[in-house]
Amino acid sequence: MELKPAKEFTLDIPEPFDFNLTVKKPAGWSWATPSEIFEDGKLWSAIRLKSGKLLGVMMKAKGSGVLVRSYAKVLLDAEIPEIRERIKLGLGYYDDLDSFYALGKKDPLIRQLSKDLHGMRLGFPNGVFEMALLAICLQMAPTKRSNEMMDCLIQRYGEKADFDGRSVKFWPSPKRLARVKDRVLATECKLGYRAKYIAGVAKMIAGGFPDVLELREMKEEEVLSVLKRFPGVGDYSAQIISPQFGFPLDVWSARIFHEIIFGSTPSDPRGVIKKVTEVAEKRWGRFKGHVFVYVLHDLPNLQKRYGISRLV
DNA sequence: GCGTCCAGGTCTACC
DNA sequence: GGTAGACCTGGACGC
Repeated sequence: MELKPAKEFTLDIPEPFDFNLTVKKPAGWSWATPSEIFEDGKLWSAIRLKSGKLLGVMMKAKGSGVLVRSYAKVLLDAEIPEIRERIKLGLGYYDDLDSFYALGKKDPLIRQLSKDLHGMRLGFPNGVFEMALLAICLQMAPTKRSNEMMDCLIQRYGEKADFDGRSVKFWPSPKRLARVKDRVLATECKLGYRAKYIAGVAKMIAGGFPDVLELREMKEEEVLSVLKRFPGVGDYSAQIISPQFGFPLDVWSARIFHEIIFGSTPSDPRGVIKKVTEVAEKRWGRFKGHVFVYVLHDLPNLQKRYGISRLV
C-alpha cells in the first residue's frame, strides 16, 4: 500500500533524551516492528491506530525534539490527536527519567544504568495486539524460534506500508487474524499451542477492547487484570503487553536479576521468579519497569561488574 | 539416524 | 490455594 505524506509535526521531548538510544535500543529490539529501517539517525516505521488504520512514520532528531512525518492513505483531522499521543507514548515523553536517575544517589545499579544509557526513554509505540503477539511468541521458546514465529505472522498476515521511498512490513491487524482458523495458524507459522491463544486474542480485540491509550489511564493492577482476560496471557505476558511497564520476569531474566540482586546463579530460575519480583517491587517501586528495560539493554556493561553468566 | 529432554508460560485437573 | 502435568516445536545431546 503506497501511503501519502500526511501530518508533520515536531515534538519537544523533555531532557534527558537520546533519540537514537530510544528508538534503536542497544539489545537490538525494534521500536515498533522488526522490519522497520533505521539509517543515519532516521527511523522509518509504522503504527496502527485504534481504528485499524496503518500509518507510516519517519522520525529524526531535530534540536531538542523530534521531527515526525506521518504517511497515510487518507488521514482525518480527528485522528491527529491520537497520532500525536501515540508518538509521544512511543518516544517515552511521559517517562519520569529525572526521578528514576535520582534513585541512583542511593542505588549503585541505577547510578551505573543512568550513566551507561543516559537519555534512553522506554517508549511504548505499539498497540495491545502487537504486544500480545510478541508476548505469546516469547512463551516457552528460545529467542530464535520466537523470532521465527513472529516473522511468519508478519510476513504472511502483516500489512505493508510503502512510503517515503521505503517499505515497512507491520504486524497483522486483529481483524485479519480473527478470520484465520487457529489450526491454520499453527501449521503455517509453527505456533504450536500458541495458535489458539493468538486466534482468541485477535477475536477479543476485534470485538472491542480498550486500546493502549485507555489502558494507560487505568491503575496498574486493573490493567493487568484486564489483560489477563486474554487466553494464554498470565502475569508474565500481561506485564509485557501493559503500557505501564511492569517487571515481566521469565526464566532467562530471573536468572540475570538473581545474579544482580543476590550475587549468585539460581539452580531453579523459575522457582525464584516470585522472590525476585518481590525484591524488585520493594527496591525500585514504580521504577521497576525502568530497571528491567535498562538492565536488559546494558548487559555487556553489567556483565563486567556483576559477573552475569549468560547474556543470550 | 534416532530417541529423549527441555526451553525467555499458561491452563487445567486434582488434591 | 497450591501444584503437577500437558501443551507445539525444534535444537541439543547422548547413544
